Amino acid sequence: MAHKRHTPAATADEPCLQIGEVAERTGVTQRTLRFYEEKGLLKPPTRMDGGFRLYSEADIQRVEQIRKLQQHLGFTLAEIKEMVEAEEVLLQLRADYRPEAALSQKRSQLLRAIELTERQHDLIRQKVGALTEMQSKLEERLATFSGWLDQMEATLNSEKKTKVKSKA
Amino acid sequence: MAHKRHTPAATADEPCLQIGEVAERTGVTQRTLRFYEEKGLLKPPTRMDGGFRLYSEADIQRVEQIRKLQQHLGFTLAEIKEMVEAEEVLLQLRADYRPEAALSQKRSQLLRAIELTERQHDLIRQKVGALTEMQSKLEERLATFSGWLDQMEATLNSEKKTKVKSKA
DNA sequence: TCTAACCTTGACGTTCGGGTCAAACATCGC
DNA sequence: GCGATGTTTGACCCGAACGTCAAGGTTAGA
Repeated sequence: MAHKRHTPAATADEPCLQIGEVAERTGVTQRTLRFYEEKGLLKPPTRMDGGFRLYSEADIQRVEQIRKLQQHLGFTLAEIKEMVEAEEVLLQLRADYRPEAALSQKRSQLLRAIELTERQHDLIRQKVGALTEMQSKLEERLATFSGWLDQMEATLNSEKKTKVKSKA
Repeated sequence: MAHKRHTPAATADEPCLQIGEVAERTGVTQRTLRFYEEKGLLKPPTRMDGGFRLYSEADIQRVEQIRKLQQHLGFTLAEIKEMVEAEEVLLQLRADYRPEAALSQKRSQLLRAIELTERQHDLIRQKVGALTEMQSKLEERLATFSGWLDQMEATLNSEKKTKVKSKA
């Protein structure tokens, strides 16, 4: 560790994070970040003059969201891409909501976004259902187990007592 | 369809299903069934004299459980194997719960099973947590969307009215 | 200006979860 | 016991999601 470059540390949300720092903070590798970019999961970040990628805090959020969707929820990157794209549409709509031009076009965009969001919502509902079903099964099983365990302990105790009595 | 072999159709739970029927009923391919067996997710089934695999209804349940865990819940086959093994232990314990021999050994087995089950339970709890969080975010977003939509419709309506009035 | 530390693209390798043939053997109805 | 259909193992192949070098360009601190 001879010298370490000092990172300006974003005051607002200007892109000022190099890929290494993003990797460190999100827990994924640099390769993975480039891979996500290649696959369209992350928008191409801005670059320094020399070509180094510069990420923003929002990108970090993005990565964290992707990992959550992937690891805990078992979505494929392709599915996640769809979701992320829907998110983009949302942000875009939210950004230029003011200009009242082409209202009916905006309406159809919005309807599309709603449709996507509802599909995601349904998907998640299904998964939650399956999971809670499993959960209650496991709880039931645990109850059975602890019942057995109690019974065992009781048996062991009574055996001990018998022995003690026979000794006395 | 020249002739079809008649399948005895299990009255109880004797293994009497050939791989093709299991594949058809579960919706997975024969290859997948052999693959699961190879990976230890399905116990090696009994065989006919000629070497054909014979599955039981319990095996079908098993396969369905595996698919659920995999497709809807995003567990890897390795994780599922762990779960399935825990299930095996459970069934084994349940089967010969009577013989009171080696009680303390059984106790430790049981403790192990409890540990595994609790780990699974925790895993699922985490997933449910992540999912419900996402769910509420999506609901929030949908609410926002429908608000925008209402506003748009209103704007469109008022525009229409204005036009009508100017025509009259 | 020099150089350690960082980043770039490119290409190839790997693991997971199976799909797809191929060649030979088994079953069963006739 | 013949033939259509079902099954066996083995071998190779696939996309997804990265890992792992390799060879070179960039940055900034001393």
